[in-house]
Amino acid sequence: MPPLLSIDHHNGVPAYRQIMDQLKLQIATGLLVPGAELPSTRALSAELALNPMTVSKAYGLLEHDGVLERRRGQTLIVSERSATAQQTAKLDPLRQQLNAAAHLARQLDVTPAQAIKLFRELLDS
Amino acid sequence: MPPLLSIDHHNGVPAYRQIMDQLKLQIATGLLVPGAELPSTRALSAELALNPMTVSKAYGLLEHDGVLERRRGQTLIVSERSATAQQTAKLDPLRQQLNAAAHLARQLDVTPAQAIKLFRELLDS
DNA sequence: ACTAGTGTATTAGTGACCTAATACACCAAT
DNA sequence: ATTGGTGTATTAGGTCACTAATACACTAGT
Repeated sequence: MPPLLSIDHHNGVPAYRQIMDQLKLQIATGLLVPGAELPSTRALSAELALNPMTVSKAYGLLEHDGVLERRRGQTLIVSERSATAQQTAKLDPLRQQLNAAAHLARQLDVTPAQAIKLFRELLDS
Repeated sequence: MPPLLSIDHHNGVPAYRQIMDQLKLQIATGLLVPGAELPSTRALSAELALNPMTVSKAYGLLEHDGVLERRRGQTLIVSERSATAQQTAKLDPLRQQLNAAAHLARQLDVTPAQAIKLFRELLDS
């Protein structure tokens, strides 16, 4: 089986965050459906050559975010609401990024038209 | 006199970078014209309650970027080319920001139209 | 030459963040 | 009850970025 997750140690992004991001993305894109079970912390940590605590941290934060749920018997599953929530929330990082850009544009006296033009170019490239 | 620069210790942005950003911005917007003299590292560090080294770091990086120049007598001035350069380059941070957003949009399967719509909204708000 | 200013190289300290080690508590099934 | 699985609290170690302390060299003006 192809590893569900892969972590890159060279890009500076902390491992626990890579796990979170990839899982969120897989849920947002429907690759992971609500109710799907996730590997145990130990299983995943072994597969990724990480300490269980690192995986636990990621899982814990995802649970706190409502992305995952814990069921009877410690089985960790994708939250039922998570799919739609992720689809609504998946624009958040993008919105954040664009909002920062909007502020910057104002600060630099770049007209909205210019900014949009620039953005369109970058989207095409 | 209003302090030319002000640093916020609570926003997480390192002091030397706040200095750089504010100076670049003031040049880009014409508030600081080419040839204008800047306070000495010690003077500025005293005003901002920082160590001279911190200011020196900012100045050094700005000089390396061609934004500032050193003249006979250690007087630090805004580079002649800096104004036009800053105007050309002032789109750089914006471009960077938007480029990251573009990548993100692709990753999230957000269509360019959607992304642009979102950006336009944020520019208006 | 002396003084008062300058910039900065080097070193050291601090704090934040991430990950690993260790150890404990819990549950389920045999 | 014991065994094999689970999750995780606590602690410790490592790394990195930032800033400060200290000390040195250099310049200009007197």
